[in-house]
Amino acid sequence: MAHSHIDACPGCEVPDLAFAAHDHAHCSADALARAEALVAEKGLRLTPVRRRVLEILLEEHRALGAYDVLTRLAAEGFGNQPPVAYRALDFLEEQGLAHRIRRLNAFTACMHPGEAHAPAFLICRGCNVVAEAPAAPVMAALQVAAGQSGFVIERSTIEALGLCPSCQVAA
Amino acid sequence: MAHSHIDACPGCEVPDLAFAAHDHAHCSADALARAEALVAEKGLRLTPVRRRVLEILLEEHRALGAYDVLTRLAAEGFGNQPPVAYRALDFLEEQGLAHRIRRLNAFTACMHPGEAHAPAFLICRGCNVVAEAPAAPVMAALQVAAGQSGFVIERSTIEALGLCPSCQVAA
DNA sequence: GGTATGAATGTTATAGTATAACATGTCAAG
DNA sequence: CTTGACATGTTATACTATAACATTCATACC
Repeated sequence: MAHSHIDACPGCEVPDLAFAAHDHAHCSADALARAEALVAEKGLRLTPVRRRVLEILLEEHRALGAYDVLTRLAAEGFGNQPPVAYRALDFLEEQGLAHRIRRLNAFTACMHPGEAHAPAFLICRGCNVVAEAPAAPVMAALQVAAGQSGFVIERSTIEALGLCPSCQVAA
Repeated sequence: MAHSHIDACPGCEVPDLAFAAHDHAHCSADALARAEALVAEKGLRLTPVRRRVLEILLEEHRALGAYDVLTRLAAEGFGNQPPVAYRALDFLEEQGLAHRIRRLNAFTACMHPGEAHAPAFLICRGCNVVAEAPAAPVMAALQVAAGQSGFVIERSTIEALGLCPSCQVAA
């Protein structure tokens, strides 16, 4: 089930593989390493809580609610009040290391931090896996639609709910 | 400020006009009439609560939280518990008469019900106005991205946060 | 070293959003 | 006029999120 790895993780980066079972241990390692670099580069700090939250999201490899994260943090000796989780999650999101999935009121680790990307998410309602899909063309179309009104986009949310290939078969 | 009207409402349907002040009394009348027709056609009922909720959304012409709607309902003698508002809002959303704006945890009336449309929303963070933008090309791009993984889209959320033309000037 | 400074974390408290479960009411078909 | 389906009302609770303040920690500077 494991796949070899050099500089990219097809299982994590390509949606159809993301939906399939795969060993993502190295995706985590990768993302974490890149996160460290990125944060250091900006003169910011990937503190223990922040780092641990990112690890948790990477380990789970799916969207987690803030309170799910909080429960895990508390069990490990960090604070057990909501702001502890929310602050770390907000930090990660601001740095592009995690994404908020609004449809699920949940958060997921970014699979390729650092690369400027306006992500689109494919959310399977069967297995709850969330895949990050290439969204450049989608963003472009959205920019056009907005531009026609003179509206300037600062942030955008693009999420699709449906069924991944596996769950289509199951259904 | 009022605009004439025959079979469409530019002020409501075209984002750049939607962001400008305009008389939308007839947009409401239109939408309400179309809503009645649509619901009747499906053998469903636009009951007093449902109708009133739709009217409220149309009158306000902006996104309202469920509890905002509930407050108004309660003041008019309807139930004053959350499910009263949520059920009506859910019904309207299912019938394509209203949309949920996830970024705002709020709801807005659909400006052109009945026309099959996968809406994209432009949310101005200056004036809080929400415009429904043409999203066919955006949806198409999203379908392509999803299709590459064999993912089947059932519902989608496309929202852009930014500044409308007026608020860009103000800033 | 000592200490001012700002950032991060911890904590208390509360606000805001949403749904489950059940009781009551209403209306149309038979 | 009763049955059945749907709609509404109500109680209770679960889930999500943030404001405000206290404390700790790291860093830069003297």
